[in-house]
Amino acid sequence: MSQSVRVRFAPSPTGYLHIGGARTALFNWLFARHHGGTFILRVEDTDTARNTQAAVDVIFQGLKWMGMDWDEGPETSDATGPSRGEFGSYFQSQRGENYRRRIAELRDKGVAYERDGALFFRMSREPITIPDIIVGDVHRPLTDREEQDPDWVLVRSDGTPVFHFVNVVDDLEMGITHVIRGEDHLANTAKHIALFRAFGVAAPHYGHIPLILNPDGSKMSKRDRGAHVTNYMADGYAPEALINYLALLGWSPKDGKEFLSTSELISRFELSHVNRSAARFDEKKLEALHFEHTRIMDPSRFVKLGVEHLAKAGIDTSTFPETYVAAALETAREKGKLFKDLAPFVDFYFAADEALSFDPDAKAKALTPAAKQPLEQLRAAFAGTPNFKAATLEAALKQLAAQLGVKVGALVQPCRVACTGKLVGPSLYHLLEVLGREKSLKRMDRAIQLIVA
RNA sequence: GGCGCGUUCGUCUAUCGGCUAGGACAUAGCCCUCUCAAGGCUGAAAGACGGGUUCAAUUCCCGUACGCGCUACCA
Repeated sequence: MSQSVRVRFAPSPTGYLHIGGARTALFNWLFARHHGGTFILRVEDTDTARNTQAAVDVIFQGLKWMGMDWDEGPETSDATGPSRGEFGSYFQSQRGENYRRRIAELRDKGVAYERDGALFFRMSREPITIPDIIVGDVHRPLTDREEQDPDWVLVRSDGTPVFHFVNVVDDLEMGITHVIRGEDHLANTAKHIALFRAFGVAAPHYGHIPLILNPDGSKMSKRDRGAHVTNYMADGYAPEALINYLALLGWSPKDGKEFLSTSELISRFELSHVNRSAARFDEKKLEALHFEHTRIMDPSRFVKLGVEHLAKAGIDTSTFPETYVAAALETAREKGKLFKDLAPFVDFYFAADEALSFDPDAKAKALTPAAKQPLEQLRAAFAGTPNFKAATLEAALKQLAAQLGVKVGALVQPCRVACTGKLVGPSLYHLLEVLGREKSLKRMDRAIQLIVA
């Protein structure tokens, strides 16, 4: 890029952060980071009837959660609060002066006139070609309706300016070089280009990205759970997995590599290689990427995220030693779970030995009278091992199984249920090692007593 | 209605005239295995339709169908 790249994400705070909006933000952010440019956040809060403070907060939280930091924009979600950058305010509701000045300019140039109490823009009668980095050159002749009256409203009769106008004015004044936005804006770009021309400046470069669809191919709307970024936060996806997945919806690196860290995405991202067709959202693939990211993420980060979600599920890990919590969560790491599903998988680690609850089905299947004696023998074997390491325990259990002439499962499952209350869970030997000798034996004793002979 | 954009395995995609159409997720089978996973191996699975252009079309052009967007004093 010869000139320094300046891009922006310009959401309207009318409800929530849409997954498509998040991807638009991501493509802008990746483009800026790739070119060492500036990523700007601008809040288009001109629709006072529909805008809410809560919506602004949700958008900011979502962007931050995904790690998309902005170089210029609001410091807080307060429209009258401080901002970073030379072109503030970054809330359109605070930029009335700029719009009035630009309106006067258009009037002076004779391209704006009043009609029915509103201010109209004298639109170009000629077809406009929209050069688009993604779609290619798009020729936009006038439609039949526009043939009748191509002019359009700049300022409503109630005095408020419309989106097309404020959007262009801000892009112009903020020095935006590339407008990367949803395909739904493609047709209207002719209006924007005409406005830039009226102001006597070159329009920015455009890149219209395709929309994201529901799995069934329908449009994603507010009532679709998958449309809300907050749901992915609550479900416990690793943010880098969502970033990775979103980047792959409509874009792919030349070498076909799919599992990519955020820094790899930044270095490989190319706007011109973005697809032109809409893509359906596939949560299974997102989950697969989540698993790949969690398995390689820093252990301390895995624990941090895990602990946060366990807390949400009502499991307080703060009374346990950090090393214990870390070791416990580590046994669940290879299981590929969303953080939201971690709680029922590892809750037994944090339950009191005497209060561990048993899944009825697990109890009926594994803690049978026939299992009582083997369990007692296993308990005795475990009590006598030189240490309580997984490998040692495995050897002891297998030796006993051989001695009794039973399959290892006949010992493993009763022991598993005794110590965890469930039939499924982390590797038994590793889970025992984490629990430690004292807790493990205590739980086995309790289970043995529970079995009615 | 008009204008615009799109259409490769179930899904996301690769292919920029030579294709036995590749990969990933999902899926089926097998192996491994203490459960659940993970992992390994193998398999099934695609070019909307019809015309051109060309020695050769998934790739280029036209048309049709289907989907989507815009067509607002919404953003």
